[in-house]
Amino acid sequence: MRGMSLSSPPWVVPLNTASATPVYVQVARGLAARIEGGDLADGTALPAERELAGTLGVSRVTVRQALALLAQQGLLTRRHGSGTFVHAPAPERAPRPLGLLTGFSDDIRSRGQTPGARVLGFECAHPTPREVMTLALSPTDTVYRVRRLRTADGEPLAVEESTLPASVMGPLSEDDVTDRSLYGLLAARGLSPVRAVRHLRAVNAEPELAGWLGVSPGAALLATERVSWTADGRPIEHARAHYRGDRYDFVMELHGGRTG
Amino acid sequence: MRGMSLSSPPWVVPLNTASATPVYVQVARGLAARIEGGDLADGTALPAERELAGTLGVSRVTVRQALALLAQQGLLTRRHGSGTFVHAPAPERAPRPLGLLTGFSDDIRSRGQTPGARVLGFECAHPTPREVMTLALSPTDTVYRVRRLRTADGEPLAVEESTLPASVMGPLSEDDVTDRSLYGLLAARGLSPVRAVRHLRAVNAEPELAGWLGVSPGAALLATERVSWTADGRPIEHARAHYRGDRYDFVMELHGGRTG
DNA sequence: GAGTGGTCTAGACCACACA
DNA sequence: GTGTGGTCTAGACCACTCC
Repeated sequence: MRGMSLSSPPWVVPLNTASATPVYVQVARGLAARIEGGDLADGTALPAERELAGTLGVSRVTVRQALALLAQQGLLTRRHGSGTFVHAPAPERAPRPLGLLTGFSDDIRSRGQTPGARVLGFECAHPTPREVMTLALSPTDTVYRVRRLRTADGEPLAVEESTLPASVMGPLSEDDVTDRSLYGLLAARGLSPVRAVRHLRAVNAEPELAGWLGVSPGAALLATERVSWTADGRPIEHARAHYRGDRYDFVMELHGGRTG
Repeated sequence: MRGMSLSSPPWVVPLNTASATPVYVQVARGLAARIEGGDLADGTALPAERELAGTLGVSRVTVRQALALLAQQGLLTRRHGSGTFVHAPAPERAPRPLGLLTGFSDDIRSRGQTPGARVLGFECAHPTPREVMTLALSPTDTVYRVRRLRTADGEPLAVEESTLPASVMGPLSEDDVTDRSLYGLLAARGLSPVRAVRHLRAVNAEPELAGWLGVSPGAALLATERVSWTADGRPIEHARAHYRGDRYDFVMELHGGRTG
């Protein structure tokens, strides 16, 4: 018994009943932190719901609500009749992080590779009719258009073409986009996208694209088109990209609602 | 009072407490049927939870469990302090459908087309090493494997192969997957996925796939792989699909909030 | 203030897993 | 059989919305 109070078991979590955040959320967050922090190893069995409830001083229903939340997030697995087990996000189980609201550079870095860019074209022009639609512009507005070959560890991976409204973006030069993350630049100017709609298709490579990417004409490419909006609801970017099908794997995680 | 018993209000649902299916699932299914059948129009306010509980003769907690299920599926919207409202899947409300936690059938319907399926293969077998990993199985477990040609308005659109653990899924026959939505079947058994990880790549069509899909060998296909989990954290499906690149456009919406 | 959903409790019984 | 999660109950208080 000596010294046990110095380190409480990993499923003991501080609770504040006076707090505005519900107790079951506090329990869930506490356990999630212990799981992600490695205090609760993968496969570990949690105490029984009744015991956990007693230890934490809450009702079993509250514990169940917390556990349901974590199971929904994939951090726990519940097996009727045998118990509740930790399902830690082991690095080797999630070989690649998720393609989310990030730009190419972050995406590649999160795969453990080094992103690069080579500018193929830079212009300041009027928007195409399509860009007028997607970026909510008038035909007389001006836009920046950047075309870059994107590389991962020096190998060609994608050709990316971005269009940004000059009115929202502010001044932009070719140097700004050479070997720099466009999303990083947007963030530096307080224009980080908070919402985006992205389309994905599969296309056969045209000769010009095939040449840039180092694949045979006709090779399968993942074609994406994305429109991003800033927090105040203005469109900030219309990006079109063609990824090498043999080197790029788009990953996403989808969640349903919550139990409540 | 005369004649009222002839047509009960649309939220009154038959219950069988002796049945093996939980009461809250019965309530949810009953309401879902009335919503999808049009008896409960879009925007309609449901009776208060306490009232619904009294009418149905169950506790409020049970009602809440049913409503949570439906809200999770997007059939209801709950507004704290004002009420619970029907959120019928109106086709015109979603001008741009999003590829989300839905199956092929819902996906195609939301595009205004009619989904179809032709079973190419059905088997009950042991999992492959890869399936052992992704579905957290042991090599001696049994899985159902379904391979189907999926059509939209009668035109071939994708070849889809799903693997489902027999232990979680329960009995499954070939008839269950002929011209039926697999996700619909999962929902009917209370196994709706609440979380999924999906990979997308672009590949060139192999001759066999090309034949099924009616494209030339080498045509670009959108290859997706998806693992779905139920609310209790058990993997329920490992699906691999190849979509025609010229006919399918995967759309998703990303938000800045949290995604994982 | 009246009515709504959101949270929480303390108990009970059932169904499943494992020895 | 014993212990586990799954379901269900009757009642309570809080927080929010709307009048």
